[in-house]
Amino acid sequence: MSNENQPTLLVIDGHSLAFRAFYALPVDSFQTSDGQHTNAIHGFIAMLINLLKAEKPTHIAVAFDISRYSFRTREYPEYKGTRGETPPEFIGQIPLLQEALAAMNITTITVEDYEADDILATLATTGSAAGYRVLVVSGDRDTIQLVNDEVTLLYPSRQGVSDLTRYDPAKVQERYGIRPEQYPDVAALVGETSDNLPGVPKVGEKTAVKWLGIYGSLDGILENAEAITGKVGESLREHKDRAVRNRRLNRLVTDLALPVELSSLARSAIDEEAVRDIFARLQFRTLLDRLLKTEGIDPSASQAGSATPTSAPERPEPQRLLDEELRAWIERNAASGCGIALTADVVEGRVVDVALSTAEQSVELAWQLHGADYAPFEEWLTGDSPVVMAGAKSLIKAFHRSGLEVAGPIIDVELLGWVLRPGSPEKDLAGIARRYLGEDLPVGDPNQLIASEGSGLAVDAWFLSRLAPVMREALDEGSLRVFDDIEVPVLPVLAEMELAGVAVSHDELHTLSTSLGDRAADLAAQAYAEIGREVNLGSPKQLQEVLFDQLGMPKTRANKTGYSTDAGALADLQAKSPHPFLGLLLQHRDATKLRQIVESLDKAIAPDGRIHTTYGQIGASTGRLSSTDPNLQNIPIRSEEGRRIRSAFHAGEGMETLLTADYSQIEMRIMAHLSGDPGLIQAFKEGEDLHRFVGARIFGVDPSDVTPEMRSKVKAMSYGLAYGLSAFGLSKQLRIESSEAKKLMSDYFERFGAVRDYLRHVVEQAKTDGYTTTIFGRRRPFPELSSPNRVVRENAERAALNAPIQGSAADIMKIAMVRIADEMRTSDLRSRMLLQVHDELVFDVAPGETDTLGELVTRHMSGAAELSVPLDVQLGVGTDWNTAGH
DNA sequence: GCGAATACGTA
DNA sequence: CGTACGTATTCGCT
Repeated sequence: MSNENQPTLLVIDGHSLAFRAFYALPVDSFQTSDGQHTNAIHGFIAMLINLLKAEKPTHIAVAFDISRYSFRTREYPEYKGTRGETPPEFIGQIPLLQEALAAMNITTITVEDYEADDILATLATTGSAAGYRVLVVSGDRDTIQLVNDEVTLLYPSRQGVSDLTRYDPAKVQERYGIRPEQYPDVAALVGETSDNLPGVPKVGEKTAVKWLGIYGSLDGILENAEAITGKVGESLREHKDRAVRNRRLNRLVTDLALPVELSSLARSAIDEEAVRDIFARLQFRTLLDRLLKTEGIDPSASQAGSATPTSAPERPEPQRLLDEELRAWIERNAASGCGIALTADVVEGRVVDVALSTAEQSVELAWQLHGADYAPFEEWLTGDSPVVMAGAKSLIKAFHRSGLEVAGPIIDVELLGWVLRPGSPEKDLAGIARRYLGEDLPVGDPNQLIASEGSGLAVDAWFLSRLAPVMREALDEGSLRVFDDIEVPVLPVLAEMELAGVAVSHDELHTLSTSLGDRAADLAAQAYAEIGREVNLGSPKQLQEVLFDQLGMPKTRANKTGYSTDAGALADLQAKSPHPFLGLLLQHRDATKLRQIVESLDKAIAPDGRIHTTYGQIGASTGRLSSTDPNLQNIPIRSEEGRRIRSAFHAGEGMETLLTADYSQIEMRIMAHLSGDPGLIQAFKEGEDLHRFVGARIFGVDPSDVTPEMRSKVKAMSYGLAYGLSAFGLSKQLRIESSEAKKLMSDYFERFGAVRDYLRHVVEQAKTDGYTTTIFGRRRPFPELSSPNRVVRENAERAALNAPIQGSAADIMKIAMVRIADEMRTSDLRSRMLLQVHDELVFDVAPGETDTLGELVTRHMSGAAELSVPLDVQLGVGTDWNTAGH
């Protein structure tokens, strides 16, 4: 009998349980956004958490097979020979599971030449001998032989892995009618199809158990084989060698030399940071919460205050300094390390409280604008000393509203974190501190009104000042250049653009919204009439009922919830099975989508009559900006109605006009430069229509004989190339035969072979390095390139192929923006840079500045990089964005 | 109230 | 089986 104090050893067959989980959970429901399947991992971890809660083991180990070969396959090559190929969706889940287990500080054990079951057997034997209560979790029936008074087997049921049946000796007796140690004898006689071990023909479980009841053991049965009558007895005598062989193979090894001591299997606290990391990669939210709860960690706290390692330096007590003391402190520290770190509370757009810190000392300021006591702070802030911040852009804007321009070099640790690891989910100070200092940011109790000891502005500032040097040190040469010469300088430019905003006419939007709303209602009514009932046209689910059940249309591309009803699928349907409803639905979608955009823009107009977007400098892993609240980088342009939305964006009060400037075909030009393809470079140098030029080469005709159809095919392919487009994708997009698409691509590469070589090279290099690099040295890591999961890996390959191209274009645009902003300032222009849409800039032009600004902008945009092809810039002028954008 | 899934706008 | 984003909607879940 076990007692309260008896330690419990939990040993799990990792491979067998993961495999059970794989078949118990639907593959399609458990995938990360980049296509990694996770159902086996999910099922396994869920089961593990249940066991941790229910059994409270003091010691744990998970055993894995190293390969499907072991001493048993050497002895009997057909052993497990009937097992089919491992499903591709399962491959790759085991290493990730092992990573997750490592993060949970759970020991995994493998032994060369042996199976996981042997490890289980050894642990069960030595464990029970050492006084442990042992729980064996396995989906392999051979482990039944391990059961005794101290060892219980938990065996997964048919339903799933979290439903485990407990086999103690009594349960084994009840289920099989034998003692556990007799099980291998039964199995040897009956055989095991899944292991490719045929048994004695005609002997089933019933017979085997009956014989054991009579003769006690397999040996006993074989000794008395002559005494067994009938056909079964004959069969036994003929095939007794099979039973002997099976018995030899199914005997588990109980005295393996294991690489670990039992005592080292003692349960220890999970590595919270590592667990959050791997669970984030696996996109396990609920499991993370469940695990943290079982571990006694509050999942809602993004960090655990108590986990701060003792090696962390002691937090300085913040000082309250004023006037000359403050001046002295600032002067003493301004040049130390990376500079003084600054944190501030912003309330309603204004800065209210401020803290400063170095790695040694913190200062709190009850700052009031232009208060004499704080003049030294304001002088420092607006001077040219470096300022360390986190999320600097919003602080710069807040200070600006108080009339203070933060001028010095800005070292933003969030920006640093992004340059170091673009795409990393940890973007805020807490995540960064965990990664780069290995410390948890102390967190205040949200229910407490007064900030608790050790949390707040001063502590954050102290973390910042320690992070900045560590993170800068971590930058390679290229990334350092990108940070210092591109990202830091562009930051204040973005702040200015956000503050400036763009003027938008509420009246125009309102009119547009009304007419789009009317049209949507009209189209909806017509659509309802076509199908004789009212459905929610915005519900893909209800549309599926209408299209495929009611109207009996052919099935489209499958998705998770049924069949696709997106624009492409509906267009296919219209071709195959024309119906007025389809056209009406598409038009309705169009109208409601546009109206929704118009509505959200209208709501975003500030009291100053302008829309102030927020640019995400650390949003995109390629180096591009993003735009939110609202997104001004996806304002429609392709349709006539869409252009009417652009018309509502107009020159501001006191301004003369809007000016747009965009790079033409910048990504293609970068591809020409990076690949060094002579044909493509010549195309750009000659300066004529690119797609016409390329089309002439591919189709072997004169440029003047390139038809519009040829041109559009070439255009689609040229653009697609930089995204890793396949012949299949090209044929789908152009709705041409895949043989034609193939021909098109091979003709292209025939003429522009260096492009293909370059694209291949980029991926190869990325596989070697683990990251891609832009012209200016910006890096993007690609760990997925070595994934065994084909879908994951190929997705990464396309992204890697695109990253240097998209990223270099982003670098070039940012450099141009910095230089333009600089010269606009030094030339005292009153015009303003307002918007950036990846390859386009939009300006408010002050009266009389059109020509000057146009020249300045063109010069800096085309001069932002020295490529082997010219950077062509197109200007447009007009009172609204539609007319200004050619 | 939250998230996943779907759909769609831009470069 | 084409990269990079952000947003709105519906629907099923807690």
